[in-house]
Amino acid sequence: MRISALARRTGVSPRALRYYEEKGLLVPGRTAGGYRDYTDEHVETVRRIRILLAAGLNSDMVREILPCMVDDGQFLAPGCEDLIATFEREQRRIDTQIAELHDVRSALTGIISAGKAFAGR
Amino acid sequence: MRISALARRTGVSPRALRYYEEKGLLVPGRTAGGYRDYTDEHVETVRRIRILLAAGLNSDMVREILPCMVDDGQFLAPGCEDLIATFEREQRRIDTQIAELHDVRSALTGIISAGKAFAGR
DNA sequence: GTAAAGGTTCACGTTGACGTGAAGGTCAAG
DNA sequence: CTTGACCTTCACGTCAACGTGAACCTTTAC
Repeated sequence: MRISALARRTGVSPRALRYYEEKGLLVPGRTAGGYRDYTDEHVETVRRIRILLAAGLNSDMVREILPCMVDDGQFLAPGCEDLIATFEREQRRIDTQIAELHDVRSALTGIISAGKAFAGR
Repeated sequence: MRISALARRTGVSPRALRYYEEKGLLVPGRTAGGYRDYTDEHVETVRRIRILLAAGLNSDMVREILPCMVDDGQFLAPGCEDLIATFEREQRRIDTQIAELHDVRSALTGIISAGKAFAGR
């Protein structure tokens, strides 16, 4: 599969896919002519990359986590044990972020309900 | 209170405070000599700005929300009724963001527990 | 064999929330 | 009345995740 096909299947731009490769997140094969050659597994990898980036992880962190994400979760890729502390830090960061989002969410709820009460007078 | 005092009390850099003013989020008085003059209420405002920015709102959104945030939540500042749809959109964005964070969080939990089981062998 | 469609590698542009000097004005203390 | 600490306004630098051309090469179809 070439880059525009992967782009269509993932909804991610070709430029972004090349960027992921530049950052070591997504490593395609190459054809004789130098074209990037992607497999079906790359589709799933791109999906994971997007999820991790959307959660606010930077590309360095994504590069470390990706090889540790295995389907069944039964075993861990070699080297991933050393990163547990890093992952726990990231998890705490996520917990903080979720708490902040909840705070703002409930503040918005307060404003909205006050506004609707106002409109309903 | 001058800018460095507010910076100490809020933990926010003077540069950031000037930036908030440039964006219309924080409007201090001015002394005869042209110095910014902040009150105790500005401390609370800065706290709110930081919370909103930390939740991923941009400064335009923060500028719209800030005047709608009143202490008791009983009434709404004039003009805020018109922004309810905007706030509801923002709330949906936050819900999406929270869901994404939860996904990544649980993925990390899986990796970490697998890693600890591995280390415990 | 040639034209169109799509690929390649630079390399500079964008956006948001600031950081970081530069050049100079203000203020309290001595 | 001068020094030093703090302030002011420009104005350019930063960083991450890409967007956007430019100049050129590959592949497929006719």
